[in-house]
Amino acid sequence: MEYNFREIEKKWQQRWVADETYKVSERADREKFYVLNMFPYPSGAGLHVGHPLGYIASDIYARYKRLKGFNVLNPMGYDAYGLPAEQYAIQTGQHPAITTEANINRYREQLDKIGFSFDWSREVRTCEPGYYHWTQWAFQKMFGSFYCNKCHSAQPIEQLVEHFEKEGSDGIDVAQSEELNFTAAEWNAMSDVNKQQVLMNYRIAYLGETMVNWCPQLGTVLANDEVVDGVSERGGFPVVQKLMKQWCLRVSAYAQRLLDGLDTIQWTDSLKETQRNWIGRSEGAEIEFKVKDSDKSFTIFTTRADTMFGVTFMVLAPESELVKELTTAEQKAAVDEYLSYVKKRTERDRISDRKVTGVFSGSYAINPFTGEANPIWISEYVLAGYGTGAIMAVPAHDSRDYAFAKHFNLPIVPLVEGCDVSEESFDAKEGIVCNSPRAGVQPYIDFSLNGLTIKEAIAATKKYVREHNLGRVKVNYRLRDAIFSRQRYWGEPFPVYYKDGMPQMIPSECLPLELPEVDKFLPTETGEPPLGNAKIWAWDTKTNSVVDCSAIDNVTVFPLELNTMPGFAGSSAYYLRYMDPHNPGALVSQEADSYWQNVDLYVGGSEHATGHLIYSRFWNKFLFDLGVSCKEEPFQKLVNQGMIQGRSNFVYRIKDTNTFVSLGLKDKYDTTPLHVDVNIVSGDVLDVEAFRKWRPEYATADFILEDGKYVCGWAVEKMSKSMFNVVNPDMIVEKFGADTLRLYEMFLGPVEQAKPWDTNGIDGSHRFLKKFWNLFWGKDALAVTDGEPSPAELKSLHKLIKKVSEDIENFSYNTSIPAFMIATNELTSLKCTKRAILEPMVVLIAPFAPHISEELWEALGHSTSICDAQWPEFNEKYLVEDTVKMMVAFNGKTRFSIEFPAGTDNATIEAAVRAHEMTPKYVEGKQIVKVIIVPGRMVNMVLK
RNA sequence: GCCCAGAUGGUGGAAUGGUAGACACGAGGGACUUAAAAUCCCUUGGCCAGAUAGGCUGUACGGGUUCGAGUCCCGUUCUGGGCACCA
Repeated sequence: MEYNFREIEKKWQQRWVADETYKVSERADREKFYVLNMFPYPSGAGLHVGHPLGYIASDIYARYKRLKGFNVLNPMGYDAYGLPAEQYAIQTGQHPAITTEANINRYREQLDKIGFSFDWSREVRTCEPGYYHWTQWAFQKMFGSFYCNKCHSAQPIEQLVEHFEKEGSDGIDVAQSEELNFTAAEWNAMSDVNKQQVLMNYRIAYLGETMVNWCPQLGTVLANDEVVDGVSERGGFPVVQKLMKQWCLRVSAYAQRLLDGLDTIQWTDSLKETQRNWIGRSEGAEIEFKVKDSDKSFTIFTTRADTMFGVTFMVLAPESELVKELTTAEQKAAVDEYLSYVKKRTERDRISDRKVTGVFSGSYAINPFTGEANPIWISEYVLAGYGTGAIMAVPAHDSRDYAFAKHFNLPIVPLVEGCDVSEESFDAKEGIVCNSPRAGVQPYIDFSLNGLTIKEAIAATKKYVREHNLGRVKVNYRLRDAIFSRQRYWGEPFPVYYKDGMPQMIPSECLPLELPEVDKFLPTETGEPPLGNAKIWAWDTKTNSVVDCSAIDNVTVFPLELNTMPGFAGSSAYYLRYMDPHNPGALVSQEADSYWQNVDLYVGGSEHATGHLIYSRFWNKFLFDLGVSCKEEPFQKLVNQGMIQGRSNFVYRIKDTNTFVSLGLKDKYDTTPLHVDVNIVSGDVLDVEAFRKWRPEYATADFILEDGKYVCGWAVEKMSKSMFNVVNPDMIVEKFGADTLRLYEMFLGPVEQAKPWDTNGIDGSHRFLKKFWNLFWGKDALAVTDGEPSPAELKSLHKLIKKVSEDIENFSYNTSIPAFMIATNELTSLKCTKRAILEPMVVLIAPFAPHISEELWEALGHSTSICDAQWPEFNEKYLVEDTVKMMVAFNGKTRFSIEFPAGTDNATIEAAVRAHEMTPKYVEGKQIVKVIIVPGRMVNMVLK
């Protein structure tokens, strides 16, 4: 019987849909297991063979867990909001919803051909009102919450209001944009608008006037993770810093919990490290410096409190509010000139040329440890957004301060015994402190660090600072609050209207607030976001409904927010929605959440390390505080699948001709390499006729062949249309079948590793499936027989059970495929037809090749899906080795090995080793000292 | 600059400290065939070799630990990834 994969795969894909094979529900009698893929953005280009890699890997795991008896949730959906659909809409006028829908349908068609065990009844799309209802809801909850540093959790804002009414800002320990101080009386006297402004300082979702990454070409602001090397991640356009009023999420409040949580989850070390870097915790001290001849003072942040005696100048960030206060009249012109210079520079300029720039403010600060007056400078190397936007400069022990001091000829005072700072600064945190205070200098305070190690000096200084009220110990994080507004159309609208310039939430029972229609998807002529083009986009507070903008009277009808939410909004809690996707009354019911808990295995790309994977963890922690999610961490184990790269082919055109020369001969000519479509190349040999038809300009191309063939060059590059190296999974499925594709993708190499796609190798996987099929079939009937299997057959099977079970648990699928091949070859040469062997074989291969296994399972007489079969049990006793190998070492060297039948007793072994030693070859007049048995642990046997 | 990961044949890649190169591709040879496809068999790290027996060498480079190192330790080079005027 032929292995007709086309018929088999079509048949089972239809059967799975008809039988709802993969539909799951909460079942108290079974342990749950939640497998999740990062849901895709449905781009217009469709899927290439790289996309399904992670889906296949997780599908294998999901199917395996189900065979092991778990109730497996394996859902799929779409991250449907995104820039490409909007750009396309701007160019063509086609509504993004239409483009997105078409792309989703294409994705679904492609996915369905690969045979995944997704429960499609749980599909979510972030652009559907039923879904983004809960994105808006979460935003409103964040707006209505503040972060309490004492109880380490989000709390209702009303609690804070109550506190203000009784005690003002006294005694609060909360996350805040800036420190405000007011009494209860002052609070109670504030106007309503004023109170709202104050509360904005504490809300987890707040409207903040902050420096944002503004991308003029995209016409929108971007979050930090969307900016790479000073340009936008999408499109590569320049980004500038701009002060703008934007919605922000107080992610920074969760910095410590985001850091601590990493120790409780099974992610790769490199990904955890990336997140730790991004969060960037640093412990230090804030120390107050008084301004000379003034009652002003300011605070700096330092991690090197031990270097107080080496401060020779101070530096302010150009954007710091202190600049205006501390600039003296004489220096005003110079400072203004410098500020305008800095303003012109983009983020990119700053990164690409790091020249030392700065200007003296005219003021001096008094060092509280030495009493010296240090000049206060202004320089762009100090960042406004970190610490206090002001630093104390210790040029001897900080390379940036050093460069600045050298450039502007400022003094450098070394503080570590024996360090040489004539050429460069000494940044290391090791050594013995000296010059603190300097010898011969009258001490300003009764305090010395001399003789201590740097670590001791840091601790001692912090202690002194705290005890003498000179400042406080402080932990700073690099993690910033997330900018949550985007000036785009195709995103979730904010459920917000404006009254007296202050944002108001529309009542939660009115959610979702649906995205309005617009004529144009571009910003308005007055520079407002695209939603400014919407005619019906005002909120009527009497009817609680969206009405025409012409009705705005700012009494009962108010303008609605024109920004939309960013891409990460919809992807931050989608895993919770899959648990209960159709619930109209809640993001997820308590019952569903307490059953499915969190994602046990999450598979996706590592490029989301500082974006989605941070935001999602933050979002989930917030929902955890609210009691909506029962687990603090959303993704227990995470596997990053490596990218599949393209393997591009090249032809070599002789310059100024239409003649192409084969790879081996190209060095004899002056040639230009050109990408050629990999689909008309087979085994690096070009189909020259197809090439002539490929492009009109090549219709008359001539070729210089070698051995009658045109051999192409190749290179590994990103898989993309412009390189003509995109391989489409549909094509592979059509030619070899989905099972072959699945097997081959797993066989290519470790899931986590990036690797190039090479269609040539797929024959091996296809041949294997045919051999596997032939194990079961005679010429035209099933060849499976009953009867007792032989020890050799049992050994083959159990070796495989052991290997495959371990491999799936460890995600090393690439080594289980060879194990299947070996077992199949062994059983073929044993002419094994025994049901007791073959039936478990079918179950073992089911996660990898679901279609062929269903077909064989049915042929073996089963009426239910193989998904409900049981994973075969491994039994060690069938794996007994026939022989034991001994490595014999004497005189300090491994000399030879001998094999013995398993179970040979020591006396026999000893005799054999002695006899062996007596053979002329090994007699060297020395004593045997050790015998090491292989395999197994080393067993040393001393022979005398 | 700092942090993390890695380097094995023509290629993708296997190897609890125990015969390095499983398995697959590619290549070469052979069988079947009028021929092709399909299928099957053999060879395939390098060097030496009476091409037999076998020997030498070999996992980026240099050392070390060990009876024994691709694997563990130290140093170097290179590649990939992350962070980066973060005080």
